Amino acid sequence: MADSPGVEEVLGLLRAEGGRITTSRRLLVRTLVERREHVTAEELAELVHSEAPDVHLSTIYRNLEELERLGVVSHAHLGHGAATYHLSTAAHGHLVCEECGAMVEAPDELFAEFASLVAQRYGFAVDSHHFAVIGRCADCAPGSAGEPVPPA
Amino acid sequence: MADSPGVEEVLGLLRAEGGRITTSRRLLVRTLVERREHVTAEELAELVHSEAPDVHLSTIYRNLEELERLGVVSHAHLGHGAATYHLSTAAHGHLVCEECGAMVEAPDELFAEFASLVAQRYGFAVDSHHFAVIGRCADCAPGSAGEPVPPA
DNA sequence: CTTAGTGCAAAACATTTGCATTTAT
DNA sequence: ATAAATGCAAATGTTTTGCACTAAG
Repeated sequence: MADSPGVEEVLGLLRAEGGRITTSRRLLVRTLVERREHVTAEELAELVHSEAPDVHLSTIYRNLEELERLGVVSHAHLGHGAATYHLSTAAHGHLVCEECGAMVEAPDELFAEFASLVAQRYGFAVDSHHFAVIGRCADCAPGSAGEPVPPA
Repeated sequence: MADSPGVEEVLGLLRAEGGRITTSRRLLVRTLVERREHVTAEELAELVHSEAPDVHLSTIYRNLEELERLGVVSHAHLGHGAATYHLSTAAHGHLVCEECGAMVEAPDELFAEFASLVAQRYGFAVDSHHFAVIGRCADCAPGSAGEPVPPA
């Protein structure tokens, strides 16, 4: 089973485009492959820094951009704050709690019905990956008087 | 015809809370009521500036925050870039084209089924207002080789 | 050698905050 | 008079960019 996406494959893609394999790149790709989770550019930088402290944040951003262009990486906006990056393996959407920040990945299947409704009514093709669906998770559930209602 | 939501009502709410009615506030509220559209803080500032050039952006932000606290105004994130503000009249979601930026308002009703599915499967209460649903509008429709799919 | 990639510093962008001053009440 | 609201400048956080330098090919 090893790593599903394959570090060398990705580097191969880069190479195939006339790209060069630098330490930062190899390290970034490896980190991305090892970590399956969603990480911000900054977190990624920290991880990379444990092995190569000099890799600059801008380098991380530039490489992430490149990897996205190649379709290897995707980013998602999980609400306010920084975007998160992850390998574009199985397509999935995100449910993010705007109270506690908890994030749940949800299979595309969940969005299918909704997407087809929107498509047929608005001719609009929903992209369930790029931006998260925001709301409240089970724990922060509404019902306990969500908004601070001004006392009468 | 005047204003539907009522400029003075809003100011009344402010007053009722011990707030003060300043020129900037009255002007901001009026602008918000006149413009029914979604506007960024910056756009709002520009509009306000045509009558009072000295109102500072930070004042706009502070007042928008206040008005949101009162439930009069809502903001929504329509993708990358600045948030947009609008009167919280009829609740609605947003469909935003990530290609051309076109935005369509969609009644809550559209999200109802999806929301209840998510609720029952994940115990997650979808907030269809705060963040837009991103995708491609009819004009920018996919089919014309949207993503660069890596050749098999 | 050639030029893609890097590090760095600085800009860009949206938003927030501290503080001294103005102003509605 | 008193505290709320303002203007301004400066900080914040995220991402981008210009440029001279390093290094992969």
